[in-house]
Amino acid sequence: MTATTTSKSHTSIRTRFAPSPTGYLHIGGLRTALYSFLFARHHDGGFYLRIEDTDRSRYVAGAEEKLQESLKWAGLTWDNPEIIFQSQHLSIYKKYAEQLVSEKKAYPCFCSPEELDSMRKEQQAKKMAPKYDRRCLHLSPQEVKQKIVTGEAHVIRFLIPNEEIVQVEYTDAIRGKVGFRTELLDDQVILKSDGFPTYHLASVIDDHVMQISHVIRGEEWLPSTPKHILLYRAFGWEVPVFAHLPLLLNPDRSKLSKRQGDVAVEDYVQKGYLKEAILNFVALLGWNPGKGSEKEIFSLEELVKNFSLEQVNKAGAIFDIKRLDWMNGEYIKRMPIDELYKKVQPWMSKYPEVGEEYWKRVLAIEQDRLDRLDQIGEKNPFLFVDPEYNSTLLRWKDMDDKILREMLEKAHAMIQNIPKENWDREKLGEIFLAEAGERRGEFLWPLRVSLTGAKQSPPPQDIAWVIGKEATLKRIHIAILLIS
RNA sequence: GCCGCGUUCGUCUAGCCCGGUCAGGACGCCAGGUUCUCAUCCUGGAAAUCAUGGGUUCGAAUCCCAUACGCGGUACCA
Repeated sequence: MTATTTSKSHTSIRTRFAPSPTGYLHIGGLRTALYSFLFARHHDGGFYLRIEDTDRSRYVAGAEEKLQESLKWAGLTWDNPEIIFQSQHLSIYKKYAEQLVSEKKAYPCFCSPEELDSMRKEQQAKKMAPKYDRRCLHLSPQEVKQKIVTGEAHVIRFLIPNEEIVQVEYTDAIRGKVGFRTELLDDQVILKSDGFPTYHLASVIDDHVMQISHVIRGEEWLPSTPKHILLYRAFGWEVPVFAHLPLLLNPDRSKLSKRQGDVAVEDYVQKGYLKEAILNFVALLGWNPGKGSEKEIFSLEELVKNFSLEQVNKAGAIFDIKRLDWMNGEYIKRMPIDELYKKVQPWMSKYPEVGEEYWKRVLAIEQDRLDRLDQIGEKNPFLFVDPEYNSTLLRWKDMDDKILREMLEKAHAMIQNIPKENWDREKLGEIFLAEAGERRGEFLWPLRVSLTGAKQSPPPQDIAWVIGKEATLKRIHIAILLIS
């Protein structure tokens, strides 16, 4: 017979993000969380957080806190006030494992890791698929009892019902029909010898208990999904809808890894990427609203409104940092200065203290030039200290020193005559351009260099506006002295 | 090895389910415009024989089959 599981309509949509605490939130994990969040919110459903901390050997202190911190930072709020830690529910998993044993749907296995290892090697030598040979399944009840009484270490294995069921099929919300033959499925360990459950048991039980309607997870789980479905069936539980997301890839198409760049969300935060940009970027890595939409910039609300699993791609997507930079720049450009000022705080300390008003002027002229927040001030050091430069740089094309001096003196006089109330960005621009008249290059280039000492910089009126009348006059004066 | 999943411009993708627009958009790149320089902004351009080979059809990126390549899984890790 064939066990076919079809998705049915759920009255209430509930999804979850279930990371294991490895120390930080992986950018791929962020996308998985985002998609789960978006799907749930789109359907007015619940989104929950669960920590899969069933591997004691990989315990990392403080990892859960970091995970929560990153999720909160991103604005992916979960609905359970008490986060679920699997390590705190050991007795539940044990109870269900024992239930399966008593129903002969699972069995204790006393094989040692070494024994299993040599068995696998033998199978591989014979070019067979490595698979547990069920030697412990054939132990007599007395033998089992004896071993347990003497306290022999053992695990519980799920007995794949491959005699009754030859094929497990289900419809993945992203990939469509997927099928596996049960004879190829291994009798998975569901309870380890230390009493902890494996992922397979714990996630099935918890997803059932939490009434999760849609299990949205990475593609790496696709091959173990038939085992999970068989577990649901063994318990007599309703099977949730599965949706397996494509992987995030390195530029060389391997699975996104630390080796080839940053993978932790916090790394991107530190580099000055905005959460709106990261979310937007990551959302579009494998999803698109379709229907001919050419929209690229989406707020979280818009993502919620437009998201659907049907539009999620099947193929992995390369994480292209250039596109992220562009998108981050888009968000920076759209941001009100007051907000930008707040966001930029962590990177201000490497510059002299110039005060809030001054910083806001700096940001106003840098806003269109930034890709990342950590770039503030980077290209414009002259906004904070007097420039040093070679006086030949003051010359516009092949102008001679006489004209140069004339132009700078003209600029000096012009600025001296500007009243305080006209010292704003727009008015300065008008005044500077009017004074330049037809001789823009001759007038503006030396002026700009005198203020910046740079070949490339924002326009002189913007620099003047930022540094103020006094500093502007001083810098022009210095330039004039430099010529002779 | 075996099992599974995937494959449209360099990259992210639309289109595929319901065969018939020069295969559309964005990033990046190139050129031009605006401009004292840079950035922004605007305009234009190059860029995919829709992995390959068969088939079905008057007609296929779209439907079917095979092959190749890539990736994932094959743990008392998740």
